[in-house]
Order: sequence, then C-alpha cells, then structure tokens
Amino acid sequence: MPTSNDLFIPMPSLFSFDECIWFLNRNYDDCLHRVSDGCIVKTVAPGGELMLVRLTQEGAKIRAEILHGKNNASQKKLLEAYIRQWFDMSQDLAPFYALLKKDKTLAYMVKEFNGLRLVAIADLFEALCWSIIGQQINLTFAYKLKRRLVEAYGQHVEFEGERHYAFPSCEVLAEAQIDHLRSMQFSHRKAEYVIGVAKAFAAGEMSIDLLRSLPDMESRQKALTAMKGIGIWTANYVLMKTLKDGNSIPYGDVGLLNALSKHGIISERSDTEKIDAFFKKYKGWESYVVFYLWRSLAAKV
DNA sequence: CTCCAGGGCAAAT
DNA sequence: ATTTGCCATGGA
Repeated sequence: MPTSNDLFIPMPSLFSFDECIWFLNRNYDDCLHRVSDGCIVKTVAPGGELMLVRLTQEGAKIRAEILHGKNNASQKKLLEAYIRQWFDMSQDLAPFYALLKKDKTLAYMVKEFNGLRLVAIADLFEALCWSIIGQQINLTFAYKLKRRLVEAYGQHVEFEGERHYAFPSCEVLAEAQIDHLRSMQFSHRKAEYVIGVAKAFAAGEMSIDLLRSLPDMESRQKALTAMKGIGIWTANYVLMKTLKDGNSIPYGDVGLLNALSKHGIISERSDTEKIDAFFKKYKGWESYVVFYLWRSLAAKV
C-alpha cells in the first residue's frame, strides 16, 4: 500500500484557519510562504528535514499535503507537531475570550477576529534574525531585506516551476560577510548583529533548548539581550512568537502603542501607568492581547 | 522637504 | 541613571 502524502489535523474549537491565513498574507511580500485563495504553501523543517507542504482546510480539519520531503509516519508526526505549534492549536482560547468580553473597548474582537491564533515563527534563529531586520524600518522594506538575505543564503525546493525558500541556517549565515549584507542594503549594524547571532547559534551558545531550560522569563530575557542587537523589545517579541510565553509584552513597540492609543486606552506614548493597568486585566494572556491589537491595526480585507 | 517605520547601541549628559 | 545621535531606506 502506497504511503499517503496527506496529513489531517482536526481543528480545535475557537479556531479559524481563514484568520490565520489572513495574518500570513496581510499586505506584505513574505518570501517564506505563499498564500493563494485558502491555501498556504511553505517550506518547513521539522526535525531538521526540509519539506514543502500545502495547507488547506477540509471541513473541520486542516489538510497538510507533503509536496516534497519524507512522508513516513515519524516525519508526519513531527510535521503535525510543527503545524500545531505554528498556529498555536493546542491552546484553549475560551479564557482569553472571557477576558475580552469583560473589556468594553476590546469586546468586539471576540467576534471580529474569532479564532485568530498567535501565529508562530517556529525557529528561534529565524525569529531573532527577522526581528533584527525589522527594527526601526517600515515592514515593506524589512520584507525586502529578508527576501534578499533568504534568496542569497537559503535552501529552496523547486515545485511546479517555482522556488520555495527556507530561512538560511545559522551555519551558513555565520560565514556571511558584512559587506555582502551591506550590498543588500542592510545597515552595517544590522549586518553585524545577524552574523553575530548566527555565530552564537552555530557555536551552540544559544538555542531554543537552552532558553527553555531557564527557569523564568527574566532569565530568558537576560540570555537573549546578552547578544548584540537583541534588546528588550526583540527578546519579548521572540518569547511571544517562538517560545509562546503567554505573558511577554513587547514594551515600546510602535504598533502596540498605536493600537492602544487608537482604542483610547492611552493618550501619551509614555503613559506607562495606563499601559500597566491595561495589561493587568490580561494576566497570562498578554501576548494574545498584543497580537489581537496588532491585528486591529490592519483593515479587514 | 520632513517625519516616521514592529529598536538598539554607545556616547554624552 | 536617563537622554541623545545615529543607523539606512522608502513611503506618506
């Protein structure tokens, strides 16, 4: 009997595949996945094995087709775990929605963004590089920089005449030259930071397991910010996007402040008291409120 | 032309 | 301890 290339993952309650797709699509040109009517194609590397998968929704399940790569049972198991983490499928959103409903200003989000999950960047190294690239520049330009980096250093899978890229490994980027990144319009600093972080990963000085082994959020933040180019914003961003720490807040984030002021929660960007008071209402769900606030900044397509 | 983008660092107060 | 100048570029 031939092995099937399909994997079906049942969707949890309060889950919307369309909302997750919407987030991945937004208005930006992301080189690490393609979205076209209800379908996502992306390279992934669960367990270090490069694959190309296509995700669609079929009834109450997500169908993952393996377009390239191993399709044996153990690899499928890794792929399923990857997808469940990617879309935060193991989380029960009911408690979060209960908190939102108590908040007059944000209660509309339960209906408006129903089933939106905190979409992850599964790989810590990629998440760190991406946040360094995105620091202080507009996202359109940030995605351009990422594309140049990925197409220069990343592996790709060819499928139906198109190249699907994976984010470069730390070993490859550790050998990259600053001048080369400069020619891609990275600033000198950003080039240094990305290569420096790559070297730390390649040398085994930083890894997701290392972070997970640390007892609390503070020590994780400390370990991350010890690297050049990683400040508190970036540390919190990756703790939220990769480690799925429920209570990490990217303080000072421009988008967050804009969303808070747009909802009339703060009037001054420096009003830390009001910000603290706001997040107090969302203990344990701080990351999710931030994610939903970011979501609220973009018009629904 | 000016200002600001999903900040962080190092030098100067 | 807190503030300031700088980075690189594109879009509003």
